[in-house]
Amino acid sequence: MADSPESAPPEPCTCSALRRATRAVTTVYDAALRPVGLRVTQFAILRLLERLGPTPVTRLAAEAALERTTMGRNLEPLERRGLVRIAAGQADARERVAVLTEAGRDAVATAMPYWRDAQTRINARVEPGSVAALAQALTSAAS
Amino acid sequence: MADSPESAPPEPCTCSALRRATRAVTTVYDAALRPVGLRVTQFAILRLLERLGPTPVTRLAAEAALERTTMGRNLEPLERRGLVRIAAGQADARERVAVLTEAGRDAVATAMPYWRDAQTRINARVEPGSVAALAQALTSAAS
DNA sequence: CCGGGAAACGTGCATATACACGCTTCGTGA
DNA sequence: TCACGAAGCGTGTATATGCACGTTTCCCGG
Repeated sequence: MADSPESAPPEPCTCSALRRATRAVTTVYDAALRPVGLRVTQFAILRLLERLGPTPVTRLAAEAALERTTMGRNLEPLERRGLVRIAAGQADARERVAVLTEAGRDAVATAMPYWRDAQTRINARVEPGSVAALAQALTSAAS
Repeated sequence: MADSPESAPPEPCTCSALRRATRAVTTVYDAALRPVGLRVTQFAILRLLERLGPTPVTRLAAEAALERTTMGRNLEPLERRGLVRIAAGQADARERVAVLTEAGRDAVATAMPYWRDAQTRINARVEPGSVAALAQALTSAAS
């Protein structure tokens, strides 16, 4: 008898809300990048590689806060398309070093304006800083 | 000669930051729900079904802001485990109505405290309202 | 120099997500 | 009533994500 059948709405799940927002945003970016044939995930990896230079998979994953095996898998379509090359480690034979190819560099350059477009549109809807803060506060939440 | 080689860091991608945060948060929730054998995605669907009652797939997808076929696919593991039952539409033979079973209702009840734990921990790191606002502002961003 | 723990990876498996197509069923206007 | 556009779905295909396990290679202490 505490509350009537249809009293208060259930507390929304923070995670689900976040996932929902991410889906929507991802759709916008993916649609924008469509003409280039890249997804935002792939674009991000290429940009990361451009910034870091040749990088072993494990470190690349750490930089992106991605599970190691996920990064490995995400590199596959990029390698198939010749945007990334995977080389064996020089000093360490265990390492597999991801290298941005010329085609990959070109792809980033070509995609940039399309990304910019989506970025501008989304940033108009939210404080870019708030998302950054959110990511900052949550990225290492796996306590 | 505008800027030196390693001058300003590139503007961070809002989408990638958001995806990153979502991955981290999802990991926390999934880990918390692990003992129950549910993922946060599945938990969310079950809760949604509990709130809406028997609902056709398309409407369920709309409620969750999920792609229709994605919702259909996401229901499969739940149906296999007997937490959800898919019935043919009564009035409309085209419809496939998702129904929460008793086992499904029990699963939600069992999972609740585990979810609560993750929810509390995450909400301690961010303003729950800010995420809600973010979701609100972005969910229908596919202009 | 060698034996064993640790580091860097790959694979198998299961989900999550979305787009492009194609099929079936509904409802409605002519 | 009947052809036809629309609504509700499923399937095929491709990526994204992460966990559990197993393998190879390093490196270091004895």
